Amino acid sequence: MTTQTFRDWQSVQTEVLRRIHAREWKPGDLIPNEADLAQEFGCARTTVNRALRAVAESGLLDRRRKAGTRVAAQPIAKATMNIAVIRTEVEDRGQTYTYRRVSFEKIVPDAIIQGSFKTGDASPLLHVVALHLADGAPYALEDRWIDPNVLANAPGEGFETISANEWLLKNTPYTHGQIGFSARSATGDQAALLQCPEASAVFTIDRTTWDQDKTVTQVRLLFAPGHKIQTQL
Amino acid sequence: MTTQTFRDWQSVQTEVLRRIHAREWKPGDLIPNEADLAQEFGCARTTVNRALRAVAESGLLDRRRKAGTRVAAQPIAKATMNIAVIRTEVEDRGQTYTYRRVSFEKIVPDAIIQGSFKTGDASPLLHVVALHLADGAPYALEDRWIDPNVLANAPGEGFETISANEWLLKNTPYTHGQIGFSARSATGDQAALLQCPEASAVFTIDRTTWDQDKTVTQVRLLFAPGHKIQTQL
DNA sequence: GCTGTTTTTATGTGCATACATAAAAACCTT
DNA sequence: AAGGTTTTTATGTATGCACATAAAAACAGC
Repeated sequence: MTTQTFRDWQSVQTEVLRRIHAREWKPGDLIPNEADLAQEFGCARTTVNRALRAVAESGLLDRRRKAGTRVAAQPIAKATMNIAVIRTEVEDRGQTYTYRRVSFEKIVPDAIIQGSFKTGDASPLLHVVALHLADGAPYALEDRWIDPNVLANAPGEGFETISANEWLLKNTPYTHGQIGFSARSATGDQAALLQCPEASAVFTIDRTTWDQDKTVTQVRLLFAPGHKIQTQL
Repeated sequence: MTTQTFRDWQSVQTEVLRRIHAREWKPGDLIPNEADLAQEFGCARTTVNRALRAVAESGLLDRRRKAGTRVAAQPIAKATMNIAVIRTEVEDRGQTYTYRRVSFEKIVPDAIIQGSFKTGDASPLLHVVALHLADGAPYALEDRWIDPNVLANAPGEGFETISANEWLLKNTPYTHGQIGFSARSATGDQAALLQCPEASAVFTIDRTTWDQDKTVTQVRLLFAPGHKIQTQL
């Protein structure tokens, strides 16, 4: 066996992936330690470390101090979805983006929304409904609740020409968020706005973002029937 | 201003994130270079590099050689979904997993499936339909096409007791794949198996995996109505 | 045998240094 | 001024070394 040399971490990574895919290292197997691999590959341990760390991030390796590195028994595929501003998303498809605000009001939300904002019982929130269009056709329906405080520095903003989706992403700091994907049947109102038959299956994204412990905004995006989001593994 | 010291890359990362969130560094801003930050933070440039690289991976920073590092103008949220074996997914919810094979045959697929396998025009593929149940209730319907060659080493396998989902993930090497999420209306057959009303909105995952240039398998997973996948941002 | 303690060991990380590389900026040349 | 070439510079990465840390394994005491 010709002990080949792999000088940079990318080629070490490639070789490690090759061995995993070729089942030279099978799921559950303990692989040689960093020092040994470094010697075999003719590079520094740091380089091996960098490569193994990258592979571990993708979910194909499990690493634990002292216990060593082993090929994941349950290879968890990590699909990374890029969630961009909707305008950008549409434009990247080569389509013309337009935006239409449907409604904007300050009202006291129902108990469910209220609960997730942990706000005082009957304090009102901003509620925006808007439509995102691609080449004139409905692309996504945005239904959003916003903590009024986040608009304190932009008192005039009514999201008539710029979407809350875009404005918030650019102007509002947040520390963490949660996102969920599901399928829903369009209600009559929703179907009318999306110009699709009632009860159509619509792809749905629910997102909530917080700044520290304060809920900033909560949004439901209903995409026109047929919408699909894709990514590589 | 007390020039604080940040000795490890995690605290440098935290500080960088703080500055971005606090809008001390605004979207589009060019931030100081690594060497300057290293001096400010009282650590080595490698440490700053590690921290900035991590933040850049999350999409909040754009880095280019010579051009420097800037806060992303269009902060792209990267949502990483963990796609595990369905059995594990169910068990992790604390539910009892059961599996039922619905059908298994070797037939020549329609043109669409055929095309994605790039196989000879009329060569037959394996077609498996199976149901995954959680606590006895339908959880997901799996509709899968498999290249017969991948079963060459397991001639007896008919996916009667172990799902193709699990068997393939454990036994079949693959180099890359594609995954897509969408919403679909359940057909009559599908609804019957999932025990839901016809035309219910069902969350759908389509996945294709390749080994080098050969298509290994293609699967469509229809989840019972109400299914939602979630992740943190 | 069963505890709790110590040792060992593989990964995790920090640092100084060196060089690689991409791309902006400066400098020519015509 | 336009176009091509060189320089500069910020990031990217490899290396040897040191030490930190978590956890398995060995050991001790009872």
